[in-house]
Amino acid sequence: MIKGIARLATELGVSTATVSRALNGKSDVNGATRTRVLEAASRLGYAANASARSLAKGATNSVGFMVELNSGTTRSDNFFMGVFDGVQDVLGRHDLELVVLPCPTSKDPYAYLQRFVARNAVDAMIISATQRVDPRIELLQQRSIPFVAIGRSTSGTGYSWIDLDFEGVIKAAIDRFVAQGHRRIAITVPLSQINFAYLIRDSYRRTIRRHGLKLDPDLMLVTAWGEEGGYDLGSAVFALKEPPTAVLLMYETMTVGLYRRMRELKKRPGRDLAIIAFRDEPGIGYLSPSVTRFNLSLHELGVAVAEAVLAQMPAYREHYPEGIVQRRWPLQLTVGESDGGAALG
Amino acid sequence: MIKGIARLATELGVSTATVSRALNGKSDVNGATRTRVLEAASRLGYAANASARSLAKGATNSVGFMVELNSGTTRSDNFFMGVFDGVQDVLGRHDLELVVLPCPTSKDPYAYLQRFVARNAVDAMIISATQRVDPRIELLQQRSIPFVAIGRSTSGTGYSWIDLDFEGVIKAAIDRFVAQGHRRIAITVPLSQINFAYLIRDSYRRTIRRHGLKLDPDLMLVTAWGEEGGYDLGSAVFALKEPPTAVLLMYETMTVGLYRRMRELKKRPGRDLAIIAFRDEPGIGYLSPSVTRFNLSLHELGVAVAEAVLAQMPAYREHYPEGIVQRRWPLQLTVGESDGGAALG
DNA sequence: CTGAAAGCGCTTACAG
DNA sequence: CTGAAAGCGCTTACAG
Repeated sequence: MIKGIARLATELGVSTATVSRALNGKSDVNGATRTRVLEAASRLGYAANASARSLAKGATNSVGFMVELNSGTTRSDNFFMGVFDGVQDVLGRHDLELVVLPCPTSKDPYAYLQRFVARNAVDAMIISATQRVDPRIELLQQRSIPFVAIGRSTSGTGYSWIDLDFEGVIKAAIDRFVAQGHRRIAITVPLSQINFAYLIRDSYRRTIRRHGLKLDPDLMLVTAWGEEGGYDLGSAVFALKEPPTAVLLMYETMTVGLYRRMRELKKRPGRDLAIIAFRDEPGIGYLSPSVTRFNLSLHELGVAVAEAVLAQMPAYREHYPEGIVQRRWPLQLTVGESDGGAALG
Repeated sequence: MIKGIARLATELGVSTATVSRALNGKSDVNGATRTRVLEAASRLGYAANASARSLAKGATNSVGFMVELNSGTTRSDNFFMGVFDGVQDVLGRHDLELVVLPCPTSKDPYAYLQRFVARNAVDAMIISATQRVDPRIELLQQRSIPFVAIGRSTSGTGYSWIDLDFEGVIKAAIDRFVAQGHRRIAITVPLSQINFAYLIRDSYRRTIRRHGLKLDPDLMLVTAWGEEGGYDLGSAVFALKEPPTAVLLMYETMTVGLYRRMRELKKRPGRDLAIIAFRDEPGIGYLSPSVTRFNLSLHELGVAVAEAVLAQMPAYREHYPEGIVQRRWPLQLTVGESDGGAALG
């Protein structure tokens, strides 16, 4: 039985070449012919076989987005769902498909990525959860596959990345705490080798010193993600001989646990401990006292990431001439009561 | 320049056929030859081009998992991340790749899916967020592509699905409420055309009637997802002339908002309103009074879904002889204080 | 504007 | 156990 494009061609009495050209919107096709082809394709639900098309074109028309399922080292779950939508907005304009590649908890991210790139399964890549030393970046560069990293790394150089502006967040938060009179300001640091753990330490040290405050290593609190992390943080903070009076939470989903632990300890956010949190996250919106926190538009971030990817892809460079993009994505502060700032007017 | 498998073959002085056979683990290859091929492939980072391989084999070795980004009609974000991991656990054993296909907010799910299946981009599909009438099911059946739905639908028949056991949850919760003496028991219903909105109504009516209670349509509360949904629910419940004394929340991320609104209204969960929630979700773990809720292992659900998919794929049927799987996935109750049940001993 | 034909990089009967 | 060759279903110079 004849199938695929040959079937269409036979049915229409034209060659497969003509069908292909019509379907691909080539200019040198008779208008009437094109109409007939398009009509027949839609009637028969025909679309070119993806494998054959990719093989012939030397491109898959797809962009991979690698996320890690290991919630111990990655952003909150809903972070990426928001970003995907923004990415799609841009890719969709160019008939590029977004395929999300979730690296299982049990697999090495490098090996996982390598399979996809070695197989030429995607035309470009978006990677996330960049580690301090992240061999994926060199792999991608060496194979010269277009990519952008959500996050920085010490590996590689001259590649495109968009990262959250941790430095800006830390500076803004500590400046604010200091203006409120705080001298002992703590910060959370993730346990993993994720790159921003290092950014947090560096930026914290720099900002504390700039204010002429004493740098107390005890105030860099290594804390797990999640509510349990926040809860344990509450225990740790108030167990210190000299507890901080303010804390900046640098990643998601900790606030609820911290609030809970403080209630148990009869401590009140904004009075006994000033708190600034990171990102709107489930559960944070209705906490009381209301949470002062940084925020960003995930959708806009996704758009920027997609544009940065296109700028790396030869076929799209003309329309996206940004070249290498290296950008810290700014966050906005929403003032609540948890940092005691509202009380200051 | 010679590339791909031809390069390997030339380098080793064997034919591409032999390289292919060695790489694919065919039995009829000399041991020494196989070793040389494998060693060279790993040294050169060679892996067969995915498109060429798929075209030759007539299979992509990948399973698509369609999720919807529209958070207004889907499960909580972290739901799927957990499921992916379980799915990968199973697919990974068979060298099948999981590719997640996120349908953008702006696109029609049917059209989105159709492109992938018409192009033969995947060997099998997992779909989610099934609607009451869901043409995707007929599309998949008609094209006879192996699939499993996470969720049921009135569309199609004789297809594999695994759905959360909403009926079981409703029965268990209402039985429990009734045993505690409640007579006015409310339930939340999502606004969308998602199939389980209908299941909830049916199951609620049946269970209420079975207990000989009065069926009050006002107690089926159409409620949006999310914290705002929960908050608004709190307003709606206590605005009724005759408020319910118990409520069953049937989807995620509402509890925090409801608690907040109740605090504002000086109402206490477990005393002024008995609450049973659906699923562990961010923010729920540290609420006080603690939340009585239903739960499930997302990972195990993912494993079951993957096995059901394999049972539909001709190449795996022998190892997964389950055939059509139609299964309601049970949830377990974690008792807290929010339903007042703890007080009963 | 259209068709015949080569070629994309693999896999797999078929022969030996 | 191995190789030559056909074929998977497209796209795209090339010729007309």
